[in-house]
Amino acid sequence: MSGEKEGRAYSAVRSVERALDILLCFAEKNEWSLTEISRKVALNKSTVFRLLYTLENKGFLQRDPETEKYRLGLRMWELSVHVKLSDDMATLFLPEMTLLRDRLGETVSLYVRDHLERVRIQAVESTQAIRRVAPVGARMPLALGASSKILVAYASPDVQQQVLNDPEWPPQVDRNDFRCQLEQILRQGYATSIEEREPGTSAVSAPIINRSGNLIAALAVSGPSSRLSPEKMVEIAPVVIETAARMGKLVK
Amino acid sequence: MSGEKEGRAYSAVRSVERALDILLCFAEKNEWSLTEISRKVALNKSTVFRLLYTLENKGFLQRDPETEKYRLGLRMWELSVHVKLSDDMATLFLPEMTLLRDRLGETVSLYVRDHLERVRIQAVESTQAIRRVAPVGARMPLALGASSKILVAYASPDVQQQVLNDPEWPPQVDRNDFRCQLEQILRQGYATSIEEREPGTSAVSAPIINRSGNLIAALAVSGPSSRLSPEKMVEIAPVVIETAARMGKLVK
DNA sequence: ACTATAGGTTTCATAGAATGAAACATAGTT
DNA sequence: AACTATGTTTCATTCTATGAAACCTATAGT
Repeated sequence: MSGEKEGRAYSAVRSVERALDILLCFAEKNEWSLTEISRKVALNKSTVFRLLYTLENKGFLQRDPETEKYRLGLRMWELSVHVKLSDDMATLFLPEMTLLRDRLGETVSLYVRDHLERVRIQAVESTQAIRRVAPVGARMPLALGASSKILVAYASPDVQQQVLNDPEWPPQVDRNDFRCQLEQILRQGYATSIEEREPGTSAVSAPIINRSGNLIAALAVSGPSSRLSPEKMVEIAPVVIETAARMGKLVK
Repeated sequence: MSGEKEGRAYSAVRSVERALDILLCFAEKNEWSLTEISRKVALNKSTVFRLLYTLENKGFLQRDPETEKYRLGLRMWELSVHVKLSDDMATLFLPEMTLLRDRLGETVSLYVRDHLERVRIQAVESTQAIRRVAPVGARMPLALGASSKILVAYASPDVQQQVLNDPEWPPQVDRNDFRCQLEQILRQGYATSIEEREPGTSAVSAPIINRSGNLIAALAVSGPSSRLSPEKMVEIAPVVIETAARMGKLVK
């Protein structure tokens, strides 16, 4: 928590650490009163008052004229424009994925389409004894699984053609049936799969769409079919959709 | 610059102010070395070293493995998502802005007032070879430019006072003249500027007023003065006004 | 009307945190 | 080898940042 790192104890600047901790509160909830923050970061009200004053003064925080509470200021946003986007999605989305794993208790994966396959570029595994293991870097066909259907459903017609005409397409999967599913997926905004690719495994997947409106990845929650019943999947779908949407907003 | 406000001098926290000043460097250029920052903010190297360590430790800065220099970290990005107002408007108004750009062929910008400056929170650039480029996140004084005049004209008298009494007010701008312009702008419902802030650039701006009747942003069309002649500006003003009005209706 | 509670603001004496100078380390240049 | 520029560490000293407590509102409860 404080300024230590691998044995060597660098001296960090305490008041700055505290100020940054206050800023971090706003990742969780975007309106805080002085007292709330004071409780959250366990600091004296006067101390928080002065730190908030400083942050507000520099434009990092501002007060909602209505509620009198603090919110993040435009300076924060101004700076965020300069965060280099080259930091890949895998790193960028990791925090959100971890939160989702913690919330649902199941393995969370991130997939992108690569030509006519999908690749798992990030995963956060469930901590339960029985769990879906999800090696990063694994490649899978686009014909099977919830995330496959998302990646195809939100792709351009051109890409969809290529996928469906792929000579490697598994013969047991009916192309017309697949096509019908895509339409339904677009309507409901998420996809499910029950033991399509792996026996005993079910999954819910939602599209990650960037601010320009393009699909950039698919977010999936997967686990044993015993825990992820059809009802359960319908229940958690909104959470997956919402998280995926939030992730998409992070990317231009 | 430091912690003063209307005579009353609250005590801001110095080390935090310094840390935030360091962060603000990254609005200007997104890679800095310790020494560069030290020069920029006029602080001892050791001091900067400790502040940078603290900022890095909390994820607000990170070092580029290549260059060893500092860049903004993902925490900034993460937090920026929670900046409410601006991000929402920026996304919400994008479609309308794009249509306007396509209709007029010139760069379209969206500005909000932040304290005594304005900030460009969204832009859609013209596709012409000669065009106004408009980096999102840029800050400008409220004394110059069409959108400045809109943002001040439709602000509360209290805010207008603050703006006109700002010690940073450019001496070459006559305050009485400015005041006169505001009245005219309120009457005609839009503002223009001809090479006020940038040589060779002219602009037309209109207020975006929400359903509660409050000014929330200024919409501007800007381009080279050669194309945006005074007559041309009068011609397109109704289109800008109408678009801005429609955008305002989208917001409570 | 009085009392209580909670949130926000201000004051102040004091501890100890933050500081700058200077020494040190490392790498690249002349 | 001497020189220059950059980043890192140490340390004594100063004055900044701090928490306690007083103070000010406003709203709610009795």
